Order: sequence, then C-alpha cells, then structure tokens
Amino acid sequence: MQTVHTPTTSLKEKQRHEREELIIQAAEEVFEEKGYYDASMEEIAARVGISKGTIYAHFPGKEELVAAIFKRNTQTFLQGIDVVIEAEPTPRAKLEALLQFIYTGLYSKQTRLLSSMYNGVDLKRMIVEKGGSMSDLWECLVSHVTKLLEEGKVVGEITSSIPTKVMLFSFFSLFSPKSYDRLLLGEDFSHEELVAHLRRIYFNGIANHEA
Amino acid sequence: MQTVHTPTTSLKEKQRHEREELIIQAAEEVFEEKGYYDASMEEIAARVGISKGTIYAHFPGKEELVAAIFKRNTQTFLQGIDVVIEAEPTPRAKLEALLQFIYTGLYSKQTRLLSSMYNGVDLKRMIVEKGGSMSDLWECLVSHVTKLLEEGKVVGEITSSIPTKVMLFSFFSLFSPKSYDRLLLGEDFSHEELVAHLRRIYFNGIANHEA
Amino acid sequence: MQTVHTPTTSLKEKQRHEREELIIQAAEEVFEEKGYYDASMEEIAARVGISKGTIYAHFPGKEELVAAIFKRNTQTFLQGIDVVIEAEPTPRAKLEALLQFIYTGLYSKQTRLLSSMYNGVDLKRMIVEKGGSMSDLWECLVSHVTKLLEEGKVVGEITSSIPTKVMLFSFFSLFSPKSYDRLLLGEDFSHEELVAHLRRIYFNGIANHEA
Amino acid sequence: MQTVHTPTTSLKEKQRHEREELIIQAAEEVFEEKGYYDASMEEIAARVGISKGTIYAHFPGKEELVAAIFKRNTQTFLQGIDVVIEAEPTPRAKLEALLQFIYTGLYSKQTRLLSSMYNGVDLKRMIVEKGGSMSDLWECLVSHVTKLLEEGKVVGEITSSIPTKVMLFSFFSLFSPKSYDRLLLGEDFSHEELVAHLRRIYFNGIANHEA
DNA sequence: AATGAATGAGGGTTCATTCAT
DNA sequence: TATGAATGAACCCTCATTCAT
Repeated sequence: MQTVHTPTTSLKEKQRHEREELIIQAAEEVFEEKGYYDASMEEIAARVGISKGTIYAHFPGKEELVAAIFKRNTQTFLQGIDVVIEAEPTPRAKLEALLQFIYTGLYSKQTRLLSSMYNGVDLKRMIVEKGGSMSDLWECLVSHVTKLLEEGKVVGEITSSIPTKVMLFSFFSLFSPKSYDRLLLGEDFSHEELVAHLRRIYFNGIANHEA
Repeated sequence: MQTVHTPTTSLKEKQRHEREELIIQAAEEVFEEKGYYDASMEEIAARVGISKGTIYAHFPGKEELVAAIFKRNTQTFLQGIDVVIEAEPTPRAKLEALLQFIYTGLYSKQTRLLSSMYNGVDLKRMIVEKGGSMSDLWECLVSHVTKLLEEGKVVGEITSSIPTKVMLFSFFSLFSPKSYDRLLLGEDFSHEELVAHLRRIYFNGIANHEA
Repeated sequence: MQTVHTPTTSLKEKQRHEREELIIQAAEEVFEEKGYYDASMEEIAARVGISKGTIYAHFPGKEELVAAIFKRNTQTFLQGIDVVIEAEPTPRAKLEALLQFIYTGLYSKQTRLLSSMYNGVDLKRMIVEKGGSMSDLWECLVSHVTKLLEEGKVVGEITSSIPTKVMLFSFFSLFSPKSYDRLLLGEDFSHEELVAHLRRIYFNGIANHEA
Repeated sequence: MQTVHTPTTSLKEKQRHEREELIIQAAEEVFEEKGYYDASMEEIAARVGISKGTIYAHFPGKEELVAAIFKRNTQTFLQGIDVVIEAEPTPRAKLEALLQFIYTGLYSKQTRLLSSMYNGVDLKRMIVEKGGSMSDLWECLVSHVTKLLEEGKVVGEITSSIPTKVMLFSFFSLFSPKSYDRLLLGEDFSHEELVAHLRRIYFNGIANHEA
C-alpha cells in the first residue's frame, strides 16, 4: 500500500529536483557569463525556459540561488576527495592526485564562478551566513592539504624550511584556475599538460633537495 | 596675446588634471571597498567633495572611470619596471627584483582592484575595448618576464624542460595578490616574509637542478 | 434511477455548500486580520486546509470572495431583523432593540470587516457591481430604521424638527463599530455599557423634549 | 552680502517645498481615490507631471509619503484649533466651534483619507512609528475635547451621568466624515446644514436636562 | 474535483546619466 | 563650468489566476 504512494511522492520530488537542477545549471552559466549583478533572474528563467516566478518557487531569492549553486558543487566535490586521496601511497602522491582531481574537476568551475562573483554582493557575508556548506568545502580541502604537506615533511619528501601555511597558500595560488590562463598560454597547452608542468614546478619548489 | 592666454590655458589644464586625479583616487577607493556595482557615482563624487555631474565633465561614464584608473596605474607602473630591472646583473636577480617590485608596489593594489571588480561589468569586454592602455601594462610585463626567463634558460639558471609560457603563468599565479591570503595565512606573515618564501618556492621550482 | 441520483446530487450540493461556507469563514478571518491586500488566497486556502485552486472552483476570484462574504452575512442578518423588531411595542423600543441587535450582532463584524477593507480594491465599485445582495442589506436596514423613526415622530416620541435622513445618518454614525473605539475608551467599558450610553445620547438627542 | 546668498538658498528651498507640496497633493488625491495599495507611485508621479524617480528624491518611500501627508495636514490643522476655541465663551460654545472647524475643515479630508487607507499597510504601525505628528494631532484633539466636556459638566451645561470618555467617543463617531454620507443623505443637505443638525442631536444628547 | 506548479503582469525602488540653471 | 534635480530603464520580487495532472 505504501508502495503505491511512495513512488508517487518520489516522482514529484524527483521532478522538483530535476527542475531545481536545471535552474541551478542555468544560473551557474549566467552568473559566470555576466557576474552576479548583470545576471538577471529573467535571463536565468529564460534560459531554463520557465518564467521568473517559477524560480522563486524553488529558491527564496537571488542570493539563495548562489548559495544553492555552491552547496550543490560542494557536495559533489567533497564526495570525491577522500576516494582520490586514499588510493595513493605517499603524501606527495596523494597531493598530486588531489591536485589532479581539483584541477580537472569542478573545483575549477567553482573557483572560476566564485572569482567571477567575488565582491558581487556581500558575497563574503552571504556565503558565510547562508552557506555553511561553502566553508565546509574550503576547510575540508585546507585540512587535507595541510595534513599531507606535514606528512611529507615528516617522511622527508618535503623541505621543512618553508612554513606549511606558505606551501598551502602556494598550492592554491598555483593551481587555482585563472581567468587569464588562455590569455597567457594561448591554445598551446591542454589542461593536462599544464597541470603536469605546474605540478613539477610546485613539487620541485617545495622539495627537500638535501635528501 | 597668445602669450597671455597660453599659460592661462595650461593653468586650467593643470587644474583639470588635478581634479581628474582626485576623482580617480576616490573612485579607486570606493571601487575597492564596494566593488564595481555597489560603488555609486554619488559616493565617489561625495568623497571628492564635488557633485555627480562634475565627474561626467571629466569622464564619459562609470566604465570609463574604471578604464582611467587602470590607465593611470599602468603609466605609473611601467615607469618603474625598467629602472628596477636594469639595476640587477643576472636574469634571475632581475626577475627577483621585478617580483619584489610587483608584489610590494601598486601592481598589488591594481590586481586586488581588478579582482574586486572582475565580472563587475562586462569588465572583460570593457578593458579590451576601452583600455588599450590596460593591455599595454600587461604586454610590457609579459614581455619583460618572458625575456628574463628565456635569458635565464640560456645562461643555465633556469631549466629548459618547462615551457616558458608555463613559467610565465606560474609567475603571475603565484605572486598575484589573492583575496584569500589573510584567510590562509592568518596574521603570521608579513608581506616581505611571504614574498621571500614564495620566491624560494618559485625559483626552486623552475631552477635547473642539473647545474 | 433519478431517485437514486437526486439524493446523490443533493449530497454533493450539500458538501459543496459546506465547503464554500468553510472558505468564506476563513476568508472573513483573514480579511479582517490583514485587510484585503495583505490577505492572500494562499493563506485563506491554507486555513481551510485546501489548495488555492479549489477556492477558484467555488469562487471566480478574490473580489467575488468578498462579495460572497457580504452576501452570506446579509442573509443571516436580514433574517434576524424582523423578529427582533416585531417583539417590541413602540417605535423607540423597536429602534433600541434593533440597535442592540446590530451592535452586539454580526453587523458589527460586517462593518468592521468593511472598514478594514474599504478602499481595499475598488471595493466601492465592486460592491455596487457584484453585490446586489450588499445593497439589499443596506436598503432593508435603512428602510426599517426610516420607518421606525417616522413612526416615532408620528407618535410624538421623536422630534420632528430634525430631518429623518439626518437621524438615520446619526444612527449609523453613532453605532457603527469604530476601529478607534479601544483607543478612545481604553478598557473601561464593555460593549454592553457602551451601547447603553450611546443609546441614551442618541435618543436624548432626537427626543421630542416638548412632550 | 549675506543678503545676496540667503535668497538664493531660499529660492531652491522654496522650489523644493513647492515640488514636495505638489507631490503630496497628488498623492493625497490618488490615495483617496484608490486606497493605499492601488495607488501606484507611477500614477502619483504622472499626476504631478514628473517621473517616479523624482518622488524618491523627496520621500524615501511610499509609506513615508503617507506619513508626510499626515504630517502636513496635522500641522495645518493644529494651528487652527486654539484660535477657534479661544474665541468662544462657554465650553459648549467652544465645542460647537471646534466641531464646526473640524467638520468643515481639512480634518474632514484627513479622516476620509485615513479611512480610505486604514488597514492599507500596517498603517497603524506606520503612523505610530513614523508619524509622531499624527499622534500629536489626535492627542491634541482628544485633550481639548475632553477638557471642554469636563468643563461643561462643571458648569452644569452637560450631564454628569454619562462618562466623558463615551461623550468623546460619540463626538468623533458622530462628526467623523463617513464614506457613506452621500449614500444616506442624497444631495438634500449641505455640509453646513448637516453639521447644524448633528450638533443639535449631539448637544441635546449630552445636555443636562435637569438644569 | 482537487492540486499546486507555473505564469506574468505589476509594483516599489535604485542609480547611471542628462541638462537646465 | 559646476551643480544636483530629474529622468527612466531595469531589477527583484509578489501573488492572483490558470491549467495539466
């Protein structure tokens, strides 16, 4: 009997989720293309093929739409991190795998989106207020990398003469997707090639050359 | 007669320039504090102590105000680069000096400003369209760094096994001021310490270790 | 067959009526609490425990819902008037009874509702257009009071030196529930006390003091 | 010298005031015609012959526009009250004069406006919050009438057997302009006639008949 | 017949830009 | 030339109403 009703409910739930997913995707596109302010609810709606009002049936407002984007991406992303890391033997190998995962995965998109919106609203405030999940992604990432770097120091793979925090900072600086990458690199490099080179620079840069 | 008028004209010209400078300074402040959208012409004018309308006597619009900021910074900046570079002997020393100059100078502010506004407007389009001068800074910087990197390769200071373009990219990635620097680093490092560490990572990363 | 169906139909009819009654009650509540504009169909529906759409199966729109409220109240009210009046001997006694009936009965609510919504919509137009029934209540009331006042004049209970129309106007002015009653009176008076005093003022005011 | 500047300033001030006055007048019209909600800033602006935005240069928002209306009316009104009262000898005469003043003056419009908007917004809240002046009018009026009624009781003109508060309430009930006055009275009475009759009813109603 | 997701017109508000003074 | 009042387009959001299920 409940088997009769449960599917019915999940059908609607499912449709609702699909619709929300479509909205989030469109919003993501438009936000990235135009930035937070020039992205209008109207255009987002139009790109989904629905009306403005419908968005508000799914998300309370524009800010919450941004928060939802981050939340979704965060969830997807966090799920992958552990799997990737555990598959590798040494701290350095783990870091390299993490790096590959980040750079080729949706962290790339996320960061690009973030940077396209930073200082959009009080995006800082907003993400702190509404998106506990956003901080989660960040903290999870930071704690993983920190742990790996320190393990690397312990096993002698990584030099101890540079503070871990600086290495952490370099890590994110070097591998964060830049909006000017194409500008600098032209079309000469694939993502894969680029990341391979950057990896070499980074690990050479932090390597323990005395070993 | 014209000898009477010419100085008068230059006086006015001078005053005009001073006024524009004041506007640009105020605009720079407000844009960085609030981002492109939340910065209002009203507030910029108020901070200069003039009226909105007067801004329009000097700049055609808000976008052009941004362009003017970049243009002025560019000019100031370009003037310093050559001096700094020429004072050093080797390619690597030149690069390090350039780096120091960049990181401690106003390129820092410029970048921060840029990132605080990126995707504010169609800032991408705008800078391309209106800011020929913007590209100038960029291209000058790029050509200098490229030249130095290649010279370093020639003299054997720098490994030839990584493409110059990638090194270039790394250079800017690693040393560009990030909005999350304080977040990652806390208050533990001064700018000077940080740049010293990053320099070590970078040059170790691209060093020719066979030498 | 039709004997089978007829009761079925009336059952449905009855249920339909009950449903409409529930909607009207909820609407009345919400309209009075929030006023016409801030009352949303959503909330009315929610308070009945049905969906918005269902309301539209019973009433063509929000305005008609208001009209229906007045219509129902009118009917209920008109039924009481005659009974009350006939039970009294003299015109003045009839008027006093009527007054008591009005003031303690649902005319009070009606008027409060009306005033809470007046100029809500083009409520004026609407009531004229849609609520023939509304005018009915009004006209019935007016004709009864007019008749009683004139009878009172004839029997010498009421002064003839004031036009009946003015007395009529005073009647409604004095006894209409005001939204500021609590404001002026504080908590010092019960409805009963207040109406007793007002009755005295009114009848003293219109009394034939020569008699 | 200051005589040169002062007029310049007052000219602009004056123009500003005139413009505000025009806006308030138009707003008053539209609010009364349509009620708070159906009155759109657009229409108010159109009726002044200006654009929507201009209204916002004078008033922070729609609610404040309402508050401004009340404030202005209040000021105008309060100025008249004392003058009118002092010119009369006895409490009753003062009350009658006050009544005449109220009924024929702009209190009439004010009340009509108020009633046309009551329950519009949280108009209650709003007026309390923003329009200290609104309460002022009310309290001033109430305190005057109360005082006069009690003086009347002391000198024996007015019966002591009805609480002053009730008389107060009756006073406002009877003389407040009603939206249904024309409905009840037709075109048979002028304001003057009507107020004369009501005055008689009221004072007869509260008179001390034992005297 | 009931649902509630979707619609879309409409409203208040902001602000870059213009222009009469 | 400087001013700042005025403009008006654009935006976010609400909610009565509709309609596919």
